[in-house]
Amino acid sequence: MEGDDQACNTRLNLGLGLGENGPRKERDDRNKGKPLVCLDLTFALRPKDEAVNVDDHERADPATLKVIDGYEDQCLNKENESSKNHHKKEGGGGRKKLRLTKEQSILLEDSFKRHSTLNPAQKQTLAEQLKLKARQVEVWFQNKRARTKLKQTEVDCEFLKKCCESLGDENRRLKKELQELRSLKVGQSPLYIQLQKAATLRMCPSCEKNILKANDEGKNAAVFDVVRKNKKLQSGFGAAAAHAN
DNA sequence: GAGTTCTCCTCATTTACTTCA
DNA sequence: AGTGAAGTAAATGAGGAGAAC
Repeated sequence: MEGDDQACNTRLNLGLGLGENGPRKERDDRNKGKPLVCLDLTFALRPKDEAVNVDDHERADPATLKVIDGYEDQCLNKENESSKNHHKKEGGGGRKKLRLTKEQSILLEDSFKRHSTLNPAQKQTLAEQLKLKARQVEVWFQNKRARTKLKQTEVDCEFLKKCCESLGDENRRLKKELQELRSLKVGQSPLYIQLQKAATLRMCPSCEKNILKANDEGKNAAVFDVVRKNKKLQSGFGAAAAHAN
């Protein structure tokens, strides 16, 4: 849109880095190499597809080139094989999309594996190695971090789903087990009496430990195991729910 | 200490380009 | 072969956080 507008306007531009453009705007524009002040009277109106191409720029007055949005980026990538190949709409007024070569991608990926953020010196070095602008390297790293985060979120989501499923299965199994144990109530077996005692003392893990020492560990172990598993299940669901929120 | 500016980051979105039906 | 939809990734813009002044 922005590119279209620029391609279609009369190329009479007079802008000042003042007014509605606050400090942020200024710095962001500076990052993009956009001039804060520009005056261009030399460009004739022409359709986008016939707009100035890179070679035209090379022959044109450098003073006029400065005002063309993104042009410097394109120039910097002239040596970039991929970039050349993909400039089908040669020199159109709109922004061009750089396509990184395999070698560039590999180098960037390697670098990203070593450190997911770059300090200015690393950024500059990498940019020189890749024959790209530091800003392009920076943008690549930003996008890469975003992609990585998105992938990790997907992985986490899958993991939580599986956790939820297995906890559900475990919960059903334990409920069944509990029901079976309760059914022993009918006979008032010694095991059920011990289960009742355990139920009143399950609040604190350290208490469980003490009781285990005080009582017959062999008999109580199974009961406490059930209690522990239930508690684990409850906390597991709680954590999963909290994570999901 | 509060206000301002700068730098760098994330996030959402746009856009150019590719792939595939 | 041509075309449109969907996908991908580079680029952009807004805004937040922290440091320096």
